[in-house]
Amino acid sequence: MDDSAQGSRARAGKRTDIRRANERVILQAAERVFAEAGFGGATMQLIADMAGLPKANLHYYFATKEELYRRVVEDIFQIWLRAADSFDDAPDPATAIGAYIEAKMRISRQHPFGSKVWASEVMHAAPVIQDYLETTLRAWTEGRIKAIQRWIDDGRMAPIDPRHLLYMIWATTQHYADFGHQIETLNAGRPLTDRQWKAATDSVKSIILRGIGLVAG
Amino acid sequence: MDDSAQGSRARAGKRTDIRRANERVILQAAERVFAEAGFGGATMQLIADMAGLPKANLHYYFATKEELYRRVVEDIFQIWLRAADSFDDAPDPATAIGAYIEAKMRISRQHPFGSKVWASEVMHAAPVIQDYLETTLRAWTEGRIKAIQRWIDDGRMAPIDPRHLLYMIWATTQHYADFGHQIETLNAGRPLTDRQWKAATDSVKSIILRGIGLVAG
DNA sequence: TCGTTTCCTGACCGTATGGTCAGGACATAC
DNA sequence: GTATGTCCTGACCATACGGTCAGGAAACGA
Repeated sequence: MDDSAQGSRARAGKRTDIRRANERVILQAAERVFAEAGFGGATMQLIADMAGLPKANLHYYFATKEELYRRVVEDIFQIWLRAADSFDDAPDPATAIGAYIEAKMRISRQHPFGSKVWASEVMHAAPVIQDYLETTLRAWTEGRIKAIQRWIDDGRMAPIDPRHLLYMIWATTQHYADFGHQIETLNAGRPLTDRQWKAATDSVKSIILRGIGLVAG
Repeated sequence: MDDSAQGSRARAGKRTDIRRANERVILQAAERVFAEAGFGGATMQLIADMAGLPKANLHYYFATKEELYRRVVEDIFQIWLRAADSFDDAPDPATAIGAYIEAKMRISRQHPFGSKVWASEVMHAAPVIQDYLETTLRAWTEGRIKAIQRWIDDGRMAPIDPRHLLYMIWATTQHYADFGHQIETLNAGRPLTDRQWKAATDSVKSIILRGIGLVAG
């Protein structure tokens, strides 16, 4: 129609496809290796093996280990931010906060490696995403704090400190990813089932919602 | 009196003193470096510099990096366990759980490096303390779950899942250590003051206690 | 078909790291 | 004093790691 030759939307040349596919498989392997070994413990060789590519090929797509790591962290941050939208889709506090908890629990289950990389990055004083913390995250947080404070001022929930409520939600939901190994060990060595994940989500929602003066749905 | 020569309690020979003092300074430096760089990112040279000792001297006291790391993790686990006692010192649920939260918040403030090392260890699938998780931690957890369940059965608190309550307490309190950098960034780049730590502790206690059907003190 | 660009990779290199060791300093016991 | 064990350390080593590079294969455009 408008681009070059044949099908325009999903086709952009075989070369571009190759690049996209390889970057994807590398990033996926890197996410896992960084999560399981930490930045310092991860090796390009290990990532290459897990991606099924020669090490030199990694350096063709990502010049340095730092660059690859940065991409992994940035990708996670995007997922994290997208989930935050569920906060704004409902003006009712119980629905908004409940949906946010559910979204974050879902991410903990679907992206445990990413969550661990993020945790590791922050624990090491955020060497590569400090600017995101100071801009995007800070802005998002302040906005949400204001929204919650408004609910409190309107008498729609208990007068708790919104900031610490957010920290509690982050901490609790991410705990199921970051400390998943410990939780699994305390679950007879077995990963949580669908049912157990639902129970965990319900428990978290129930305690927090009740804790801020809202009844769990 | 009973031992060898002079003062017996605080004296056990200068040699023993030297050993104790050096081990202490090494462990302290190691805890910090492991926390800030991760196991893989930490180097014996860095730990030695921070301890003010030649690298070879570290290897005199701790044969390998793994051995030094293991000692750091084990020491943290002990601190962690000692705090858990506050759970049993009061039979009243509100007091017990409130005291436990306070103890854990205090540890987060006093041992942020240790908390990070612990988190990192668990995130990496607990390569060195898996046995502790399966024995000591599991036993402690099951015991506490039973105690909480008893309170619930007696109608003294809301019928929540005790296991997830414990996870929430762990997650939330440790968050203030493990994600301290993020919290500091969201606090205008400044570490929390005494007053802010108290506010955080009160918020956590308040939400959780109310969340499980108990009123915050 | 031919030139150009992208993609691929085995072999290689410099460096940093964990760990060793021989030899010396120092404290202690007799 | 002297023998013995503890403590200390500069110099050294083998290895593993991140990264480079030359040269070739494959895709593409005309």
